[in-house]
Amino acid sequence: MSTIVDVCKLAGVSKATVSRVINGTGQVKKSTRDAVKAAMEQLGYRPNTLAQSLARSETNSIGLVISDYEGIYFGNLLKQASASAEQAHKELFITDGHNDSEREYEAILRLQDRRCDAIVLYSRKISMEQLQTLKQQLTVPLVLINRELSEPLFHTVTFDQGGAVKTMINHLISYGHRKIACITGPLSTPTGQARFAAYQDTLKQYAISFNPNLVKHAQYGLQNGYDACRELIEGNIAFSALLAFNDEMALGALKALTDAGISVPEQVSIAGIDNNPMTQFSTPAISTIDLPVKEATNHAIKVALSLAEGKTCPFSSQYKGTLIQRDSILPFNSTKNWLAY
Amino acid sequence: MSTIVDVCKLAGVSKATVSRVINGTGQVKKSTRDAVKAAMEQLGYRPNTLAQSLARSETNSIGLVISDYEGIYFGNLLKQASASAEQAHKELFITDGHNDSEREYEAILRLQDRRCDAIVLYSRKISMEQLQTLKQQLTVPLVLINRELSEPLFHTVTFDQGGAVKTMINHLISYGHRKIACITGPLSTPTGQARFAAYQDTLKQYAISFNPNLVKHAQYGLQNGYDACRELIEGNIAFSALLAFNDEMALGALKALTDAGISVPEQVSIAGIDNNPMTQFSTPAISTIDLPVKEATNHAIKVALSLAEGKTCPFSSQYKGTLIQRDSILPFNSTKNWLAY
DNA sequence: CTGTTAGCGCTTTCAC
DNA sequence: GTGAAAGCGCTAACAG
Repeated sequence: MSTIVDVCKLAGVSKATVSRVINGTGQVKKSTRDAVKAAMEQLGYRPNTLAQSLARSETNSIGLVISDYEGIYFGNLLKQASASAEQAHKELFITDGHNDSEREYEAILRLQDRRCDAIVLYSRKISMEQLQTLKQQLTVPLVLINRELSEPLFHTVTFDQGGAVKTMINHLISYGHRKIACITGPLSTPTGQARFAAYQDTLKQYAISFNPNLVKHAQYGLQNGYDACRELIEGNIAFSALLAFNDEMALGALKALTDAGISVPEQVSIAGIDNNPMTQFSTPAISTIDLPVKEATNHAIKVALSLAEGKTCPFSSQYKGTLIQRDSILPFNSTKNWLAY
Repeated sequence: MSTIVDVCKLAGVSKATVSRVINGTGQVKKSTRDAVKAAMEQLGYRPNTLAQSLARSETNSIGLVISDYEGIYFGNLLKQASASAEQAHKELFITDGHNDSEREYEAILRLQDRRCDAIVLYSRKISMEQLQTLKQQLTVPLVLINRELSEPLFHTVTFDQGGAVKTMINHLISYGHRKIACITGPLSTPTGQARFAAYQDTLKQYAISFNPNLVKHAQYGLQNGYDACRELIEGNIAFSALLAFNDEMALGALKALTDAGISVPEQVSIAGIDNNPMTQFSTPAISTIDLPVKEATNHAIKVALSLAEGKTCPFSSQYKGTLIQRDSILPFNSTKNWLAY
């Protein structure tokens, strides 16, 4: 690995000059610039990013920490984050928190130790207390995706999670369903809570009494959706529709229903959330709510970048989901119940 | 952000001493160590990783570049890579090549500019020429996942891609199938080529003549699998079994078949590769080949780490897939053809 | 236009 | 045990 001084010697100039041609700053006579370039070329010289960053005290990079590499979300998220960063000519450092709040917290700190210019966090786990202390410790801007804050600690980009559920329940009810089963995601996360609250609230708006036997709590995932749905079936409580809090669970539930000989959507309508590509290719294709993950991610990165440059940004922005109608929902009156009502 | 000198002043010691307690190197009297720790604590001091790396000329990190954040593979891959790196107390830097060989090449160089201790590459795109020049430019070890090399340029960890297809075709043939349609992945990649060659070779071994009308080339993905399968159906060439070169395409094909009123597996058996979790939850569940992505990834990281420490490692290692039997394959004699043979 | 000279924040001999 | 000093490779005034 050749260094800047190797280039200096070969080109017969000073470090300052080489630095100038590396960065295209200041004035350099064309002839000497060419000489320097030739020298760099000949040596296969590449600046040491570490040294540059240390000297400049900025890294031209942004850090992203996600809870883990699980779910459909994060593929889109990483993809968009990567694209947005590239577009801004920034490096993107991705770290996962191994789905553990303490590790997430550490990951953020380590990103700051690396002197990222800004950090974006998409966390399911991190606690309010941790965010509070981060507020003290952090000197670089942090923006949160999918996390509503009561106090304006950090900039946030959120989804209307409650609205997503509400939209779908409304849709189901408009189709005449009233006994709507529900498989929630983990209630330990803000997202889970918001969605579950919306489920209950929306039912209440229609004066449909909440039936705890109609809801199962599960971790996201195909198998968990399957299992939860089996429990529902074995519970022998009639329902004409089923909302799973994400598409994977909905897909698992579909399988459970099918295995049990209950036909979807003829006997029970099902719905999910996320607009997982697979919902389009299951039989029946599953109605779902599309959450604009890419847009939100792009926006979060943009905000982080602006903040890094010292600009000011709106403190929070929210994205809404949109209903995607497919084949898994039929009007209630045409459903042949799988269990007596 | 406080620096080491802030700690020095507060603790009334020299940089050397602070450095010693940071790294736990050398001898420091307990009392002064405690004083230093107290000072660090009080200031919320955290060492600047950049400066440490520059001084030590090692970053304690390993770089991973993948083609893009697409497909089922890479989720497992990232997850395992992250776990393996963490276990070795190394930071993991993940970069994607935006599915473009030039960008991948650049990504590798940038990782080296960042002075990663080693680099792991999982590329679909990068060319032999680029690898050749990398061989010249790179001073850090590079290990390739899923890339067979004719010359021993770099250490490799590969999958027996041909064997995976062969295993499945054998399985199909043992079930009496002979007209086996095929939806290949992109033939521009080594993986695609190996798999396609195996398809042809295996048929030949059974003296089954290759029928080009029975094969469609597609990009991986649900929709592409769907479309390719439609073409197959519309081609009106009889086949009793269908192998898609990945599970997503198989899932798409299943949908196409279902939409066309052809029942799986009664009328046509289908199979995929990857052991995508979804194949277990489709109806019918799809038989597939499980590729030990996690094991291979873990091994690649380990090799990279060893190489970084100057140890020597076996130059190449190969992992084999295993057949996962599910419900999508039935013996030929019991299939009711969807088209006259 | 170009070179000199301080750093950036930390590690690491080498003395004391 | 601890400190002084010389870097790591590069940038950024400041002169000239």
